[in-house]
Amino acid sequence: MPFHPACHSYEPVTIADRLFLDLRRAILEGELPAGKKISEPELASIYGVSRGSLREAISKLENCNLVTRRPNIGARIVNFSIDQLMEIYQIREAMEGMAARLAAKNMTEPELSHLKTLVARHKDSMANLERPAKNDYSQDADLDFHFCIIQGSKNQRLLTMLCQDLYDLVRFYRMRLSPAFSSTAMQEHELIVQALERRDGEMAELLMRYHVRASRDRAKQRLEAMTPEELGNH
Amino acid sequence: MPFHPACHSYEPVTIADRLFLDLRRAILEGELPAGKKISEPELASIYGVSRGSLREAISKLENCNLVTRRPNIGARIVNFSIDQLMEIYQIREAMEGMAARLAAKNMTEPELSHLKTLVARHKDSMANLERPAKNDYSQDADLDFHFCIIQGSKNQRLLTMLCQDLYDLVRFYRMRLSPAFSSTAMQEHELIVQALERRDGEMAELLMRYHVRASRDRAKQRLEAMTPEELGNH
DNA sequence: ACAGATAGGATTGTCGACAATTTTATCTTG
DNA sequence: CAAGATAAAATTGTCGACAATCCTATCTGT
Repeated sequence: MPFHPACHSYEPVTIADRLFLDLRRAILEGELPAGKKISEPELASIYGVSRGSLREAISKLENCNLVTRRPNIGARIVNFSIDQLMEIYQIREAMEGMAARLAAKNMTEPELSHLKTLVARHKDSMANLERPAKNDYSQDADLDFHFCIIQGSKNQRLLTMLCQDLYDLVRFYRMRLSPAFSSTAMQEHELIVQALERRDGEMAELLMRYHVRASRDRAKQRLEAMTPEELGNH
Repeated sequence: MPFHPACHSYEPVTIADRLFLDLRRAILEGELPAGKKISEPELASIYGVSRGSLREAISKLENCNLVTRRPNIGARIVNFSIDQLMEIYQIREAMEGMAARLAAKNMTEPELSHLKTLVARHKDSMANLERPAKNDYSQDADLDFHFCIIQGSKNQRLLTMLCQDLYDLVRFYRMRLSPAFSSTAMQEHELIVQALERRDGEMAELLMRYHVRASRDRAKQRLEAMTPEELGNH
């Protein structure tokens, strides 16, 4: 499964839940194109469920900010916009900076060593591949890194806000960008881990904020280098 | 209407929307007590709507984090917990700090003068009342202040995340606290406005973070002074 | 008496049908 | 031909009924 389950790693016990996970995957993978209107009768017949269950699933997608709904008009898959992506990076800078500060204080030793092995593995996979394959797991490894620190903050609401409300959008946008593979980002990760090991919250926050800011700039550069066709294609 | 409409100031065009606003008000005012289980048949008959519409409204309440749902079991009004409130303050520190930084850059002049009059009015109402009445608008004025700055950040997603996902919870908890009325907070507001006028984003962020942190400490102190009965009462 | 099994009642999940609204296609008029 | 009104078609919102699941009270055996 190519998607980091994150907070949505529960067993889908109900039809609407299963449907939600299916649709979420379809949206993130681009099966359902960005900006497309969702036709309730059409999708319901495709998935072989009633419109009621479908509407419940759409509600959940709305929570993840993957679709927007307007009364009496319908639901649309969110649209790709560079400005919105930049907005998200600004929010991530603030929230993940705080997460890093808290993680420096609250992370357990096992969590820390898990994070270290994670970064080491990522480093290895970078060294072994000159140019990474398109489906290498460097992207997921990056998300794992951030997820790990957020979890280490021990702030439950921070975790759910980031994972439920923001990270699906991050995945949505990332899927539509050419794959990033920055050794600079790798080094930034290592610096953050060192600060966490020293339990230096102030420094961890500063480094995380710098890292998110730098990632935003790198994404912006890549986006501006892409042709309009590449942008619309996804 | 005693509730700051914030992002929910749209015209309720559908039954589920109207119901959502009604229930939201009922929860915030304490009509529906914290932690209580929501009985779908009961509420549906009380409000004279079908269970389907009610379920849609409950979904929206879940988005605002005012109720939690578990499959095949049901929905409950969120419960009051001091730790959760502290978590929220930590998130607010990060997000509103960023909002202040951005507002220093992006706020328009009309927005700035509106903010100034708002603070001035608040200051007057404080000078005229030795001890504020329980239903004075100092609490709403405080939220107005924060809302104004978030809006001035011109980061649309930051606005919706704070207003939709967090501020209803802030109101929920605030309703259940003895009214806060701090001249210290007032002075902190003034300092922030001055930084915004100077367009000093760095300073605005620092001051806002200090302000939220101090508010958190004041809330904690008040909470620890309250008796268990006062806490459970609401 | 108490722990676990069991049946009854109540609650939630799911569905199909109908009503209200929006969208589309057609027709009229300048 | 274009612009606006009008009717038909499609889509969304709402409802009540049935199925599946959970909760509760009773029963049984040790």
